[in-house]
Amino acid sequence: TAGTVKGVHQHEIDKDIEAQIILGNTYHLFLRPGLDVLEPAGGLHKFMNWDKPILTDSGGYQVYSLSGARKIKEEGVTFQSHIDGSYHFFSPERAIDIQRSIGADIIMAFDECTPYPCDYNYAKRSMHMTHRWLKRCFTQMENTAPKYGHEQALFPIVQGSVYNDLRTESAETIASHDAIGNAIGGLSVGEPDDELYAMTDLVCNILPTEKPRYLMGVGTPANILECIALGVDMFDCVMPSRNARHGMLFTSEGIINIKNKKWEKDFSPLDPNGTSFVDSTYSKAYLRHLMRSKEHLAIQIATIHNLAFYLWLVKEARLRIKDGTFTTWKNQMVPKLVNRL
RNA sequence: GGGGAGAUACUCAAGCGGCCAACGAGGGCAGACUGUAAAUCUGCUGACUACGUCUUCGCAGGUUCGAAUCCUGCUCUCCCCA
Repeated sequence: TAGTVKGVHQHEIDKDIEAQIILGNTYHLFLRPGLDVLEPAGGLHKFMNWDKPILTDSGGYQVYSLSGARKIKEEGVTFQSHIDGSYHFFSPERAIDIQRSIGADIIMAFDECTPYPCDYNYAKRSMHMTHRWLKRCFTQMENTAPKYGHEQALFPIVQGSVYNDLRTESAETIASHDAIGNAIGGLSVGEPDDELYAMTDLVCNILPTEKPRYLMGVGTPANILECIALGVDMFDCVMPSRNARHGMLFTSEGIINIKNKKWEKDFSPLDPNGTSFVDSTYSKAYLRHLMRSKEHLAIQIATIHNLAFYLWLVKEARLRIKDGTFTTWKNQMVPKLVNRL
């Protein structure tokens, strides 16, 4: 994954954000007390070198997001490049090989992420194929070795669209592989929050609780807190960075569209409660000006702010879980998080 | 002094007798964005007592059933030659 915050001097960035950039746009955070990245425990005990873990995706999501330029078959997926029209073939085996080469600590299974809405029969067939692909992924993992002297963990991915029986079957299948950690895919593809939460709840009740459960592609700050409540341990999402580039700032008091006229003369700090240097260094009016002037600095500031906010949010969640005040805190945070300022 | 070109909404810029409240672009105002191809995409942008009405295309007259479009005069701008 290409990093988004480019051209920013590293000394300007606090350590968490720096780690974030090393990970590209992907942030993944272990939220449960026993699953803290810095103090690996539970299923992660084998990977003590994960102080700055790298997680790679398999390309399964691109099968979904680039659907106009691809052909899915049992053997794998053929993509056509939007740059030169050349064809590229991806299979479970190739996805594993590539992720091995990158040296990721967490490797994702090659799956098909179905769209929303998705016809039941299609979702069922797709899910079964993803399960078959998963076996091939594990086989390929067994037949190949890490290249850089550290173990690599393959996380399988639950599919099944928004159908209870399919999700149940898939979650049981995935759990049976006894992997280091498990992922929930096929959500945050346009379904209403209700369905996102219902499926997450259902799957979290099947996947083993002592292993990290990774909800792929989620989400808004509110989504994240709600899904933590349902038992999710890890997330990753483009939202903090992409939306930052488009002028949307997430804060503890609500959502700001910094391009809006109302901030034109607001010279107060970007986010008085923010934890990043950009929050106190720059004013709302200044960032709005940079945005409207199409100054590249604008999207750097906005991106750093949003990543810092997301990191603060999940750190806070982790503290609240530890001291037993998570639910109360979550219930008072969510209405604020969805509020438009 | 002589010759030529032009003045259109916030800006640039189409239109050259009815299909024009006026193409398009920029700007402005808002919205979208969830395992990242995309610093991207979408809507609105004369005024209103709004499925209708009213005032607009430098200014003033005129021709016509009807003009941003044709004619006359005026004002201003730009280019070329002396």
